[in-house]
Amino acid sequence: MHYDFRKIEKKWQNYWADNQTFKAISPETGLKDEGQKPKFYVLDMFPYPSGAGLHVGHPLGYIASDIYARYKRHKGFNVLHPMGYDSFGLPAEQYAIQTGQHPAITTEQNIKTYRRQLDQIGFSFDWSREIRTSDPSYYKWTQWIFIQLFNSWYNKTADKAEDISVLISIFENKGNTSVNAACDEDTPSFTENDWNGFSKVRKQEILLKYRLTYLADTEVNWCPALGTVLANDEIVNGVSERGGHPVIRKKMTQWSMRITAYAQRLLDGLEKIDWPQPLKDAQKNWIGRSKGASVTFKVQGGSSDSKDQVKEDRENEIEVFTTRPDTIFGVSFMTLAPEHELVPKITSAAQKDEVDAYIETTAKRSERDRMADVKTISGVFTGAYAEHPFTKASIPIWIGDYVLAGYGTGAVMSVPCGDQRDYDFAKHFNIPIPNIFEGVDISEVAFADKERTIITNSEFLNGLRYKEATTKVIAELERIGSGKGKINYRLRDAVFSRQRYWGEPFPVYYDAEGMPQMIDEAHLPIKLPEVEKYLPTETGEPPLGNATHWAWDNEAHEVVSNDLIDNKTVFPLELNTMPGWAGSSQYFNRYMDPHNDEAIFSREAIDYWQDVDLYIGGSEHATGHLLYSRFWQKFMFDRGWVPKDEYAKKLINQGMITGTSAIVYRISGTDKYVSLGLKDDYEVEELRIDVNLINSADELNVASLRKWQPQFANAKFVLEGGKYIVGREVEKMSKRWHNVVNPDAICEEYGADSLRLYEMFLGPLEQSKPWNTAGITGVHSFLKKLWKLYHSGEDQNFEVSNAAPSKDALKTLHKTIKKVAEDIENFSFNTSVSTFMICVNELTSQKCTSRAILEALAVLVSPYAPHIAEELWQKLGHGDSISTAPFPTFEEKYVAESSKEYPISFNGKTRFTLELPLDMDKEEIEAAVMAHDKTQHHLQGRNPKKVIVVPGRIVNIVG
RNA sequence: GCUCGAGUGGUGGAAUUGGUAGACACGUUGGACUUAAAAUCCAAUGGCCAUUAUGGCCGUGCGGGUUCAAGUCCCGCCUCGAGUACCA
Repeated sequence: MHYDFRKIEKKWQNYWADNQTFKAISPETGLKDEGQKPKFYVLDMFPYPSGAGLHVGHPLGYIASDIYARYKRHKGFNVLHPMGYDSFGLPAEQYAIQTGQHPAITTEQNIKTYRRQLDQIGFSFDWSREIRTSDPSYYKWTQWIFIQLFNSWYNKTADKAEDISVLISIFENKGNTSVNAACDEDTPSFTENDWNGFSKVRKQEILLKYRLTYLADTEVNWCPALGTVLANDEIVNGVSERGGHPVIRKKMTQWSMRITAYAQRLLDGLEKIDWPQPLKDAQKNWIGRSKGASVTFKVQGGSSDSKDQVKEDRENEIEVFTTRPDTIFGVSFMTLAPEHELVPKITSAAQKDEVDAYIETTAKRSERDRMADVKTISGVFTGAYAEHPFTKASIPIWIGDYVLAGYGTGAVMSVPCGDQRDYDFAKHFNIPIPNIFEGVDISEVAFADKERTIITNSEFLNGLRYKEATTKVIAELERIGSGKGKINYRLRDAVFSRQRYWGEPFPVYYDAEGMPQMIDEAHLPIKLPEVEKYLPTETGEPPLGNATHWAWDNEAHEVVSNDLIDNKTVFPLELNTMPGWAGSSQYFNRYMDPHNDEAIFSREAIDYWQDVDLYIGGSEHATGHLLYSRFWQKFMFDRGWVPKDEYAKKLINQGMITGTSAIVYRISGTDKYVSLGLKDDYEVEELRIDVNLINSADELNVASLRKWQPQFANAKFVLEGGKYIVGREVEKMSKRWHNVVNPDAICEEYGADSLRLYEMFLGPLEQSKPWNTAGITGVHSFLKKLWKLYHSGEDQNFEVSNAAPSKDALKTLHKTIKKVAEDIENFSFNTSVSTFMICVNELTSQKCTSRAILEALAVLVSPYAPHIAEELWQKLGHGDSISTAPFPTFEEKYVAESSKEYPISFNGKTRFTLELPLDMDKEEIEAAVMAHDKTQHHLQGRNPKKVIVVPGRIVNIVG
């Protein structure tokens, strides 16, 4: 029987499904003997099921994780390897807007396609644990987490999140003066008496400033074309990541997540996880910690000297953040962001019109415009002056759009001699540029080099360097009450509301006072309502505003018709939905106990599985999902629901598989196409054609091309050497370039095992690399050779012998065991495919038919090519799946030889060879080398300290 | 601009981490088997020179350096890719 991969693969895929071969065993189902096995959790980033289905680039990471999961099963681990779908998302919603088709239906169809495609590749997923973020039984728990966040605050002293009731009792007993919490900037101080006298609404307003998710008027990135708010990571170059629509800034009442409370811990946590350095760098950058000082400048005029009027003083102070407090004597002006709240208050009557006009023009400018001309300097003088905290000099206050409202305090102390932007601004508006750096010429550019700084013209800082000056000035600022050392983060709180339909509804209604109220956990999930249209309403409300059945009856505890709203017992529900990252921020924990309806997961399950041992996915999620999920995990940890504050010990970013587009060259203005080698003789235009029409030698199948698209039906082709050769270009795999290769076609023609091997063989997992279907014949013929090793004769009958394996065969096998085990542990899956090929070639030429060798080989190959391995395993007489067969143990003795010749080279000229026994130790080898020929080699007169011998290689002598 | 990462045959990529550069595969060329094609198998395949076999020289983006020995380490460049961007 020949290698019939279609039959074999179907057979084993059915077998695995029928026998639930890959079902992980965990506490809720009874651990029994599996409890003795160590656990291992291998996770893939679950996909968004798009309508286009999978192309060959998508499964790359899944294949790698599958190999690892299968390997760990062979190694005796109880492996958790689940899969699910991140099934809320924009494409299904946009499709719904266009067609009226409910997103749930589209999503269901797409999932079916995905599942079929995944199944045909032969993954060892535990499908009994499948989750979908759009499933109410799943998003029930997303809503639950939201409620927990709402009911929590961040205690900076304890450096963790705590229940809001703890905070309330502090307020009741001591007010908030002693509370050190992550909260809104504008939180007022109050005593316990104040608190106890506050109205119920007032109390709620204040608590909202402390909650980890809170409602606030935030300046958001509004995308008019999509009718929704976008997070920073959903904007690329000032336009929306999806669709490329313009984005403007707008104030809206939105739910936000107080991720900034966790900024430092998110940074610190990176130290203890094994994630790729570039990804860690991206997160570090995103969090953007900078150390400096906060300095307060009094606004001159109109302020009172009286200490009783604290409030008024505060209103007339400008707080700035600077990383260079040492340059404070170089301040010659201040700049506020146009949006800064103090601007209207301090602007002089004379400057008012000019300032208003400037604010208006900058507000109109989109983020994109603003970024596009960074070079243009603009700004307006406010007419107001601030007072220097040390010199008491008057400093003019300007506004300028190079100062961002969203970073620091939205105000800067401008030191033109030390900062290029301040310098440019000062030059442009003829503001003085005092020099405070010793021996530095600042006539052309600012001097921003911290390391070589020596401060001068700065009173008590004269002669100091950056570090000492900074320490001293901060101490001085603290003494006079004008500032303090401060660490600032670039990270902003994450806006959590989306004006979309196809997302998780908030478990929130608004009471008679308009205050948000959480729906009791017992009544979750709050299911997404049906709507007529998936667009925003005519009044500009989110799509849920179209729902007629979207009110909360707080007595019946159910969602009821909007007509019943009376603001006594029936209230309106929140119209926004949650963003895409909500569903993906705890999904990895839900897999541990996915059907639990009483809790997000059981204590037993989380205690047993703990965390993810290996997480594989794309690096594009660096500052999105991978940051938010770490934030939620830390929150879950603080509140005691999970035992680890980092959820993934190791993470690998698989590279992208790019497409290799095929290009034909049309002579301009004609219907004539010339082959690649002739194109330079004509004026041609390039057309991309379907890559599936090209053979392995870049030769075009002209007949198929004519059928492919009508425009080619009657085209003429100018050949070279009787062939039409196409040009090739490596680019992203996309329908647009006609370079998409579908895994279905590959599985049909070469089989899933070939696809799996080839995807690994292409190159290192983490690298991006081009797909070229032609090369797959290499791994495919390897599989055929592997098959033949177990079969012989004309009819290819299965045949192995029970004779003892030869020495050579054992050596080949154990070399392979060693290399493959190392490769898998190091995630170098590409090189082990080569190792298999060498192994099979050697065993073939050795005419090896030994059962012992061939059994071990089947297990070795099994993680990579599981279908053929299962088939061979069965033919070898085993009644069960190969998946739990123990991984063969490497034994040095089969590989080692009794003695080996070592060629020795000293200066590239003198060479000689020594034959030494393998078991010699260093000293003996050294002695042997010395004894061999003291006169010829360069050791003469030296005293070598050590001799390194590598089998088959040169002796290294370190003198 | 800043931060990472990478440059090795016609192509994808190996190289036990300082030890015979180019494993393995694709492609190409030649051969065997075929009426033929496909499939399969065998041989050659970094460049240059030489040849009667044995051989010789050059070669890992460029220029230096360390070392008995450098694709690998150090210094200075060049090119490409990714991320990020008025972050005070």
